[in-house]
Amino acid sequence: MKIASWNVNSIKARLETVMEVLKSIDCDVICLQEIKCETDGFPYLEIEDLGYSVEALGQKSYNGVAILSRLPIEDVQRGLPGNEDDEQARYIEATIGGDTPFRVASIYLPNGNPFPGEKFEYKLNWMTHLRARAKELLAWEMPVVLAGDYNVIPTDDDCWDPAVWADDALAQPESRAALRAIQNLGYTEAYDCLDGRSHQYTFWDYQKGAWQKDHGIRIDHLLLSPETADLASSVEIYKSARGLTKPSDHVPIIGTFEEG
DNA sequence: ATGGCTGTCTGTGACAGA
Repeated sequence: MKIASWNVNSIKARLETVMEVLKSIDCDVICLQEIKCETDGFPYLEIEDLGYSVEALGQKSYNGVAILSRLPIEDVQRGLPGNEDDEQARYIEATIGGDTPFRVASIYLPNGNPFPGEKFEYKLNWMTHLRARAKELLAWEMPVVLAGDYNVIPTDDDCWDPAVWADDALAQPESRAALRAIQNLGYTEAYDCLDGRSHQYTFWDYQKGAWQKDHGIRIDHLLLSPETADLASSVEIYKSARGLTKPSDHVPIIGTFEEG
C-alpha cells in the first residue's frame, strides 16, 4: 500500500502535470491539497480514468482538499470535526477499504503568515483542533495516516537557511510545538522514522531560483498512528516532480506500508 | 536588475501563498 500527500497548487491549472505524476508514482492513495476549486469543479472524470475514486472538499479560489484511491473510499468526513465554524476547506478524512482498512486524512494546515497576527492565531487554533481529532482517531485502534501540507518546518535542519525563516509562521517555536504535541499523542512522522536525513525538502518557492539553488523547506508530512507505523517500510520524497514543466511548488511525499 | 513567481477572480491589480 502506497499513500502519498501532495499540494498541487490548483488541480485545474496543473491537471496535465498531476496526471503525469500520478502515473509515475503508482500510489494506491493520494491526498491532495490546494485544489483551488469548488467541490463540484474537481476534474473527476480525468482522475477516475486513471483508476481512482475521488472524494473532495473544495471552495472557490483557495484551499481545497481531496482523497484519491484505487480501493473503495468509505465513511467520508468533510471538514475537521470539532471545528465546524471554519469556513475554509482544509480537511477531509475517509476510510480506505481493503484487507487492511486505513483511516486517511488529507490536511491543508493554515499558513499562518504574517507572524504575529490573526492568521497565526488561526493556525494555532486549527492545530489545537487537529490534535483533538488525532487523539480521537487513536482510539479507533486502526491504521491512521494524517497526510498533508502542515505548513510547519519541524526543525532548523529542515530548511536551507534558518535565518531566512526565523520570523516566518512556518518556523515559529509555537508552530513546531503544536506539531510535536500531535506526535506526542503517539504519532510517528514517516520521514523522520524511515529516512531522517537533514536538508531534504518538499517545497521550493517559485521565486529567486529556489529550486535551482535547492533553497527548500520540508513542510509536507505523513503522521502515522502506532498501527500504521508498525506497517511502514519506506518513505520517498518524489523530488523530480519539481523539475517538470509547469510544476507545483510542492512535491509528493510517499509512504509504503505492508498490508497485514 | 530598487527585481526575481504562480494562481484566482463578475479580474485586468489585489490577494494569498510560503
